[in-house]
Amino acid sequence: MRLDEIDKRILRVLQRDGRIQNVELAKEVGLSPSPCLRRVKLLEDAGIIDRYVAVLNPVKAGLPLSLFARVWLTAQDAETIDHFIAAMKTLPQVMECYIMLGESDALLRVAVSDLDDYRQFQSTHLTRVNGIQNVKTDVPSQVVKQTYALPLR
Amino acid sequence: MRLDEIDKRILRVLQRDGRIQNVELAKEVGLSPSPCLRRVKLLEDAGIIDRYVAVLNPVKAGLPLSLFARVWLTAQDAETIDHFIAAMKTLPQVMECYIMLGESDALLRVAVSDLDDYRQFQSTHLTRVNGIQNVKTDVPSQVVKQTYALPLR
DNA sequence: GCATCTTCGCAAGTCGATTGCGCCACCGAG
DNA sequence: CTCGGTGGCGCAATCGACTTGCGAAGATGC
Repeated sequence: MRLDEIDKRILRVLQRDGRIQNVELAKEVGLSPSPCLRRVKLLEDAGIIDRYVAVLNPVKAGLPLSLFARVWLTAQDAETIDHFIAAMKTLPQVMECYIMLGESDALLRVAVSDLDDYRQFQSTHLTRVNGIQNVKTDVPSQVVKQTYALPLR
Repeated sequence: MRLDEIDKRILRVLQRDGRIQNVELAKEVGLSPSPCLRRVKLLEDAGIIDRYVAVLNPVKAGLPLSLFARVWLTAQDAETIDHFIAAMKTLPQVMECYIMLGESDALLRVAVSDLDDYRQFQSTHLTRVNGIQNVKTDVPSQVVKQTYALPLR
């Protein structure tokens, strides 16, 4: 599916405000409501818009800490990796998990309420996963920017 | 603001589907529509729900690569850091930016279309920022999990 | 046990979403 | 150059959901 300038404008707005009303969205992108809504539906059906979500304030929701954990596995064979992946999928504290090329084997983003909470998570969940050789935790001291918006050019 | 079990249920649902209709949301959490909507409004006013966003499919939107860059600065004084932060805020490719404690000084998530696009970004934008001493790029080979939902217990 | 406060559920009114239809501009063929 | 076809836009009417006010029920504290 080819995106023209109006589609990109729609996507930029929806990435800022996923609950904007169609009439207002139409005004912002320079269209009347019905073709605007039609384009949104097409973008949804094409899967370009994957879903809509509410973004919570982590501090006010009681999970102010977001830690990064770099993971080294004992081996890189499919069995070890698949087992690790399956384990990560079951842990709700793991908000993001990537298998990495390069230095470490995986990168996690873990949401916790404080450092004690993280230590508990590490001891009762992470260390019980087979195949993990080492974990290095990286702590952000300041969140400079956290957009989930893709920069469409 | 104290969250009871119903509030948490509402937040869990809205983190999955930010455009769910109020009547359906009410059914899922076991409430009638009006008190349900009232709670949602309170959660928004309290800032617990920060905003609603559309989540795009990075592949279908033409930005399939999400790279992590660990940054080392030349110094840790406020001036150097503030200048770096200001620069990161202006770069749309930088979806996330954290100032880190520990090994590296900052962590970035950069959205690009391919590796050439990233090289171009690095040479025309990153290297022109004063105060950057070194950058190590970490490439994910597989996205195992990518939830923006906080695990409310 | 009573008063008060909070929160729920119901119902009516209002607003926006949704669909069908006609029109216009662009494009290709003859 | 003209004509037929196609795709997208805008308008209007219907439908559905959101929204607000009010009465009732349950919980809490004195």
